[in-house]
Amino acid sequence: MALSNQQLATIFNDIADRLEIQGDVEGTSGVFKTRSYRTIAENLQALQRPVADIWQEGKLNEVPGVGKAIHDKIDELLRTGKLDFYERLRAEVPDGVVDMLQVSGLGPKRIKEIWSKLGVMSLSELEAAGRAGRLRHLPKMGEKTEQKILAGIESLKRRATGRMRAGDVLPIASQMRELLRAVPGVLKVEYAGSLRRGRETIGDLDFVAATTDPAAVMHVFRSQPDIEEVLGAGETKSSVRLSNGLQVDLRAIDPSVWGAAMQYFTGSQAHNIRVREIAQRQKLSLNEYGLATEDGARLSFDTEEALYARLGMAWIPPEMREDRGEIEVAQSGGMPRLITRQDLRGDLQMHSTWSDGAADVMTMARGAMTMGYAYILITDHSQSLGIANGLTPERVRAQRKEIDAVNRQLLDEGLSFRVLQGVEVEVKSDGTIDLPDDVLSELDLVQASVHTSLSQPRERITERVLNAIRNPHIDILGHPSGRLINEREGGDYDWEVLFRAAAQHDVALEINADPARLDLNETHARRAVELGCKLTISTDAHHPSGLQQIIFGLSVARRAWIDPDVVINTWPLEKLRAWAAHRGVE
DNA sequence: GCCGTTTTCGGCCCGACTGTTTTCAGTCG
Repeated sequence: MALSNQQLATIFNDIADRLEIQGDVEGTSGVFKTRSYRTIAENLQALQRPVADIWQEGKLNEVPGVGKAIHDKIDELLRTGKLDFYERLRAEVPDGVVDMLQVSGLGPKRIKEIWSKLGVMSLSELEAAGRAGRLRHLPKMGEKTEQKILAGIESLKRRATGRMRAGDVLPIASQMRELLRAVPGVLKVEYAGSLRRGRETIGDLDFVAATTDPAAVMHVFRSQPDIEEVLGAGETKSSVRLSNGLQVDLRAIDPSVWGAAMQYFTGSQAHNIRVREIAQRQKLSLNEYGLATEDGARLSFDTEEALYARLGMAWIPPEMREDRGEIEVAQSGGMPRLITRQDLRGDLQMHSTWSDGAADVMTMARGAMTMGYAYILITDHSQSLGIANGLTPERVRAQRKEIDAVNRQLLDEGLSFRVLQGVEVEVKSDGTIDLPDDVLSELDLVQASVHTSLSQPRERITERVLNAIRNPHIDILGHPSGRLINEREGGDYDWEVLFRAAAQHDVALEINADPARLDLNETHARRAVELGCKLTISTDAHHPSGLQQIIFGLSVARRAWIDPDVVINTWPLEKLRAWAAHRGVE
């Protein structure tokens, strides 16, 4: 089977790691060479299609970051599954040496020294060398560096995973922001970085504070109770590691440079490099304080809008700042309209006490009304999911009576809000649907989901879901991949086939907003829409408070540049009903 | 390594913090 984009990206990142440790074979060009490998790794991950398909079409050279050398390497990898150059590099730089890059404070230069001078080839050998006091005698190193490396190894052992889910980081970020906002002298505090860009996982949490008294906010930041380790403590910049392993950085700046600082610390790195290149072409230099002209004059920007405008661009929403073409559309004026919270008129997946939810239908309805919605779809589980108290045909019909009663009650109160009855019907492992057609036909909208046997081989699991897509009663495919971030991979679907079938049969695909799911993910969502699919963005809430997690699903859609019109729960209820009644009629 | 509305060769973003340094390299984001 062809190597995936992710697998290729991992190889190119690994090549860059090993080349950096090996050191500059060809002088200073080495640093730019490794950057090229890292760039192609990032571009491959962001690609909407399998690069193997592009390769088969002979269009590899059209992928940004691919020149002759990388073209030949991808070609060799896809043809043979191996790369001679890479195999040699792996033999030259042992895996255990590459592992040392995970130790914070240790970079390629020192690793090369430690490896070549002391023969240290693994993390455990590194720890032994540190304990024996052998690291401090190397050039540019001393006792403190040695201690820092040992502490880094300890911290690495305790740390569970690299990146945390955005859903786990946001509450911490909100709380910390409130704490910092209360510090005397502070005018504004916001988080920047990948959390502001709406990424599904967060490596570090970054804060920017506009203040007239940097020392005060730094002190409060470093004195928080939950800190395991202070990694850095400067006058305007500090870093800490929390007890849950999350690294948090704070930068204090003058209020007059807020716009430039937010732009700088929001990133992404690839986006910032492009923006600074544009500044350079205008004989300007961009840093976190603003723009500098050649004769040293400084231009400050208190808003991001003003900064982008000065460089000839429209303001770019943070979710788009990944160097995936947003610079070009910001220059040409073709900026897409991204979906917002206000565009959504309803939530199309949630559970009630009829299956595994914690609240009854009316409570969910009232919760949705406080979100400003006009309708919801109740989608309790179907019978075969026994662990979730799934609905039998009889219970589906009994639930209809309750939902009718809720709607009558709302009508009596003069409210136009409506509750629709749906179901989250199981696509069983043999591809059959867990409720009979006559039951499904009585529902307002039907969502089908896979919860079991996710590890079926590609052909089988794809065919299984195609079976659901072809069923005329099924309107929505819920959390299509089934992945759980940091827990399990999703099913190994043939996505191109699945998206084409969904487009053909007019079955909408869900972006499940549960921060553990975010499924479809941003690349799949963008590709699905390219191929003509409609989407839903829904929370899968099991309690009214779960409805608020919609923001994570919106981030996925915004990062995928999704037009609000293809998201069916932005539609008025009448349009949604009309679509449900007529879709699939060919 | 890649790349081109000043370039097919000569560039390639920018600064804070730390530690081991008497002037700066390494690391990080």
